[in-house]
Amino acid sequence: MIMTTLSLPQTRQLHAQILRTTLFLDPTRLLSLYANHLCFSDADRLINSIQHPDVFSFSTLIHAYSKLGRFTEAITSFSRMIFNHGLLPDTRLLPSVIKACGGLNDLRGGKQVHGFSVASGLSQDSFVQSSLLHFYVKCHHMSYAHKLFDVMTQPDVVSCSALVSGYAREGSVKEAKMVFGMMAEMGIEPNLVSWNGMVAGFNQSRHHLEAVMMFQNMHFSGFKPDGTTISSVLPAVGDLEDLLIGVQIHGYTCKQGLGSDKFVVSALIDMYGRCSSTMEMSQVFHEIPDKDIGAWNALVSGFARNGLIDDALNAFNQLRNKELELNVVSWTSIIACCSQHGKDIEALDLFREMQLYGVKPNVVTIPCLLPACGNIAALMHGKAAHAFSLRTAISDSVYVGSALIDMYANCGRIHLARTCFNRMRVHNIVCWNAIMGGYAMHGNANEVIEIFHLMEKSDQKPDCITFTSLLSACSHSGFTEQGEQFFNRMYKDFGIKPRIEHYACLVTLLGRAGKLKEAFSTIENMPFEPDACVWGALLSSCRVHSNIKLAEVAAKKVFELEPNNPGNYVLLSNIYANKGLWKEVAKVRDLMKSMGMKKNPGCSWIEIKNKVHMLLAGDVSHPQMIKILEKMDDLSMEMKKLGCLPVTSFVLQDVEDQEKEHILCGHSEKLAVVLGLLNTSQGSTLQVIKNLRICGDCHDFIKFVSKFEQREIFVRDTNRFHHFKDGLCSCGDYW
DNA sequence: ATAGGGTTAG
Repeated sequence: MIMTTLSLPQTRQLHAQILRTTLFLDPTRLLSLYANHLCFSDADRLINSIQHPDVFSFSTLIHAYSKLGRFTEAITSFSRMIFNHGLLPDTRLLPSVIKACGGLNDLRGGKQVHGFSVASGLSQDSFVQSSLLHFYVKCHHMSYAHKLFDVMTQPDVVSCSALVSGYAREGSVKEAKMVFGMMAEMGIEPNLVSWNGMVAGFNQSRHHLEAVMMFQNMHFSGFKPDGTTISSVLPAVGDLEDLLIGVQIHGYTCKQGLGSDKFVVSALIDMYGRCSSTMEMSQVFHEIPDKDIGAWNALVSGFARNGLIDDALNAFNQLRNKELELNVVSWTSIIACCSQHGKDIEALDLFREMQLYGVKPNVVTIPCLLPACGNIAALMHGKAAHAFSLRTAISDSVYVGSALIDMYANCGRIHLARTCFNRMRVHNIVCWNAIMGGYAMHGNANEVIEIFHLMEKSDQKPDCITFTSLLSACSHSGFTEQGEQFFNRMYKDFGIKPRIEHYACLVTLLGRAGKLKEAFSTIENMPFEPDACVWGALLSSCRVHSNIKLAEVAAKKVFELEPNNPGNYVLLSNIYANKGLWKEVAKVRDLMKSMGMKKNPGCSWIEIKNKVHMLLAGDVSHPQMIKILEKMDDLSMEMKKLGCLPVTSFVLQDVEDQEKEHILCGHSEKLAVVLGLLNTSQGSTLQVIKNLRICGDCHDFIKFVSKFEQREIFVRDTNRFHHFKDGLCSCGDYW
């Protein structure tokens, strides 16, 4: 009949005529017409108007829904068929329903349908079996998939390929290869799709070497790779940083004329980026006639990956001026780039902007953004991102969870970090390390050790980062003996060889406790060539205990190993200044000058009413600066009244006392605290982040403020958190 | 009537 070619208006007209004239027509035909025209509302209304719809009518509708990926509607119709009309599916309907369950990743629903098919005997049908197998592979349920495979009477190449690629994607190398081998025994020739599934699967499970080897096997078996193969193997090549293979594959794609395949091109750019070949990367990019969004994204992240931040930002800005529509990957890449390279405020701005452009952040965007919030303690922004992940149901991801823990810990809200940790159902090593690192930064060694015991009781094995947290927590809290015990147990009980950073922790641990000689002999006897961190740890300990002699030894080494880090010179100079050795201070200053070095400018951040303020030492450009200085003067007066004189030994220069005081006024953490006092309500907590270690004078000043103004004040410096309350600091004045 | 493989963000 001509009916199959009717247009939508014609269909509607026909429908109207039927209703008017009670002309007989099988309603299912009409239904299928509506479904084919994607007129689901009409189709739905029609099926509801039929008094006794049959399975075939429902099948028509459900097939159409399933085919178009409208899985929820497919399932809804299916339930209505069963519960409202008491109809049962047949072998023709089940595959569509199972496909819909797979599309929704609804393992429970799929299992129910599976159960029904077994009970009703329909599971003998090869179509039903095949669709169930695909369903279980899709839902990462390989044991069920394999069971089904075993009962299949005549598995074909499609089912075999699905099983193989499923195993490969799960990282079950042995099983994937076994099934692949079985195919030959069963006389089933693997085809291009089988090979591609293998390569892509191994790539996705990060078995990069296996993926490349499969690619080579495929070549030896006489298969010609296509664009899909190439774009699946290139990420693996990039991860292995095997430029030689990469270049060969690049040559092959040119010869095969695959240069216009957008997947291949993006993968090539990405591969060169991962192999640190940025020149080749740019060249491939510039040679593309039609640069699609994937190519641009790969370019941006390639620059960022290689530390070429300005190039990445440039490329991103160029991309924004194109006609192309930016996708979530574009925004996430640039946000990650910013938050990983000290451009935290930019990252927050970009996050807001992407949403203004209607691009929805996803499960990757949030963990890319959160470090930026943590870096500058932008708690409100971090909380907003947290709320977003709860709303969009991505907070279950371990990536999101561990990033949230880090963020809250970095914002000084360790109890919120703990709440996030406790609420997570699955903890991987990153989560454990995040919460332990958080408590360590807050100087709460008891809690770190307690969590470590919880971890030991769970199945989670510690790694080297776990021990870095344990050791640094012990050193921040002065748990010297416990720290030494952990250091000794690392290898003995857990098989983890201490790395150089663990030795640095040990040096700090001993140094803080005043055991400078032991710290020094630790350095002399360690199995590595000591690096600047290790000597720097000793130098810092010498500052805490004012040991000039050892400080000079350590400084000499640090200057050799890290001649261009101004922080080291400042540290030594402060040690001299603390003892009033102004000649030596001047010497260090001249040395810095002769090397063309300047003290890194101190910088602090404070979030007030959702806005992050940045304050630079000595910078008077803040609009409220006059008020800040007035308040600071008042507070200094009060301090003097109470007999707390400012500690002037922490100033680098040898100047008159009054001027020293003036320089001290300019320290960024002080400015930030006072700005916070002026702009927040009485009694509320302040939170300041500083890019350098807090200075002694500011430390005293903030202790005083915490008591005088009755405020809790958190200051995070490069080392740790200082929690000021009632005139005391959680660091116990050792830092 | 059912069923197959791909890139770029952590």
